[in-house]
Amino acid sequence: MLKKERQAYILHQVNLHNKVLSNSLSSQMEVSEDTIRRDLQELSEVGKLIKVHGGALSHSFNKITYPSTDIYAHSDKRIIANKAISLIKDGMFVLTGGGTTIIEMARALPQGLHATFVSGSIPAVVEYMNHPMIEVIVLGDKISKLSKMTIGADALAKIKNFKADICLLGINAIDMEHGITDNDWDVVQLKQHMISSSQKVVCLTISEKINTLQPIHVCAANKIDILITELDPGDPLLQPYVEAGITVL
Amino acid sequence: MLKKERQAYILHQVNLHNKVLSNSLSSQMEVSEDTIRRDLQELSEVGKLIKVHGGALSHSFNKITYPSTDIYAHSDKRIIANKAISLIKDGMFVLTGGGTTIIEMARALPQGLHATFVSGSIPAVVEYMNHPMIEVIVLGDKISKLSKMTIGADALAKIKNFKADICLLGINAIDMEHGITDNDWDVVQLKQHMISSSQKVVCLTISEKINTLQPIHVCAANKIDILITELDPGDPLLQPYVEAGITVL
DNA sequence: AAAAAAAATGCGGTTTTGTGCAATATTTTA
DNA sequence: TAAAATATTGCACAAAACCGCATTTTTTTT
Repeated sequence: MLKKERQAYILHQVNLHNKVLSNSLSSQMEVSEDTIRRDLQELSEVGKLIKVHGGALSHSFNKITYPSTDIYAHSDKRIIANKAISLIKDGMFVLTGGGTTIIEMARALPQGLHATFVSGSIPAVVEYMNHPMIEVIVLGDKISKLSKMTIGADALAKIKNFKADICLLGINAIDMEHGITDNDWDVVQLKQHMISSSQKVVCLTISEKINTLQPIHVCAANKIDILITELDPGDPLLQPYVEAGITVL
Repeated sequence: MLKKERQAYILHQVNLHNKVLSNSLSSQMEVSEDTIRRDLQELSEVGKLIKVHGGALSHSFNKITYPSTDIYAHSDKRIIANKAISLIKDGMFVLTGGGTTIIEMARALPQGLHATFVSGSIPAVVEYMNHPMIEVIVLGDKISKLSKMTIGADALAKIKNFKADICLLGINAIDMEHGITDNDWDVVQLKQHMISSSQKVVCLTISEKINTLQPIHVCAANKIDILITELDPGDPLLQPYVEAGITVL
C-alpha cells in the first residue's frame, strides 16, 4: 500500500468517525504504529487533522462531541452502552436488535473491535458499517417503518441459522413476574428468535422500565443472563433480579 | 515497445485501477524502472496522473476510493434521477442497486408513490424508508464496506425469487462493444442477477462514463432496455445506443 | 544513403525516503 | 503513585529516486 493511499484512508476514517486510534489504524492497514504516527504527524502539519495522544481527531470534532440531546435519557444510555460493550470480545458473533439504546452502543463500539454483528435494524446496521473491523450481516426482509427493522418470516428463518455468542436486546418492559414484555407483535417474534439463537442473553434498559409491563409476552425473566441498566448493580431496585440469579451490571 | 505505446498503457492502467506501481509496470513491459519513472514524470507534468513514491495515482483517486459527502456531478444526477422516476408507476415492483445516482433518485421520489422497492444497498434503503407509501425490502447478507451493499449467496438467491417490473442500475462504464462493465466482482454478480430477474432493465449513468471500460463484464449492451443520462436523447454521443435499439432518455 | 544530431534507454553509484525496531521518556489510567 | 499505554528518538536497512554517463535507437541533415 502506497503512503499516499494510506494517508487518504486515514483522512477518510477521520472524517467519518471524527476520531481514529493509532493502534486500530495500524492493524487495519498492517503497518507499524510508528508509521501511523508519522502519517498522523504529517497530516496534522498540513492541518488535515488534529493529532492527539492515541490517535487523531477531525477538526469538526468539537462540534460533534456532544451532539444528540434528542435521544431520551441520553447520558443514561451512554452508561448502559459502555457496560454492554465491555461484554463484547474480539471474534465474537453478536446478535442485536434495534432501538436507541442499541444504536448508542453501536456508536460507542471501540475502533479496534473485530467481531461479527447481525441485525435487522437499519439504523444499527448503518452504525456497525462505520466500524472498519466489524463484519456486518443484515437480516433481509420487509422493513417495518415504525421500528425501522426487517420483520417477517425470512428474517426469523435466518436467525434460526445462527448460534451467536451473545445477544443484545433493548427492552421495553421487564418485571419479575411476567419477565420481558413488549408492545409490537412482530418485534416480539424477532426477539424470541434471537434469544433462542444465542448462548447468552443480555438485556439493556433504562431503570425507568424496570418493573413495568407491556401487553405482549417475550420471555420469562430467568431466560436473561445479564441485565444492564444505568444504575449501580447494588441499587435496591435491582435486587430482586440479582436474587433470581441474573447477573446485573 | 514504443514510448508512446508505453505511456498509453500506463495511463490505461492508472485509469483502470486508480494506482500503478513502478516496479510492476517495469516488469510488465520489460523496461527498467528508470524508464518508467521518466514516463511517470512526463505524464505527471502534463497532469495526466499524480506521481508518488513507488508509483502513481489517478487524479480521481480520492473521489473514487473514498466517495466524499458532496456528490460528484450532483446536478447531473438530479436530472438523471427525475428521468428515472418518470418510469416508476404506482404498484410497481422495483429492483435497485446502489451508488450515488440511485440514492439521488431515492431522495427525489414523490411522496405519493405507492410501490415496492427491493435493494441491498443500505444508503438506498435508508432513503426508501423515509417515504411513507413505499414498501421496502432489504436483501439480507454480509455487508461490503466498500460498496455499502449486501453481497453474497443469500442476497443472490433472494433476487432469483423476484420477478420485478423494472430494475434500476447505476453503472460505472458502458460502451457498445463491451456492454456494461464494472470493477467489483461481487457487485457485478448482484447486477447480473438483478438484470435477469427484471422485465425491464434501466441503466443510469452520467455521460462521462459513456464509452468507457472497466475490467469486469456485467452484460452486453443489448440487454439494456433504457439508458438514462443527463444529456438530451438527441446528443451525438448517444446515437450509437439509439441505433442499437436502446431507448435513450 | 551516410553522417550528424537528438532522443531514449539502461547501468553503476549516491542520496533520499519510508519503514520497523529497540531503548527511553512521557502521558494516561486505575 | 504504580502500572499500562503511547510518544519520542536514534538507528539500521531496504526500496525508490536521482545523477551522470555510456550505449543504443530514432530522427534530421547533408
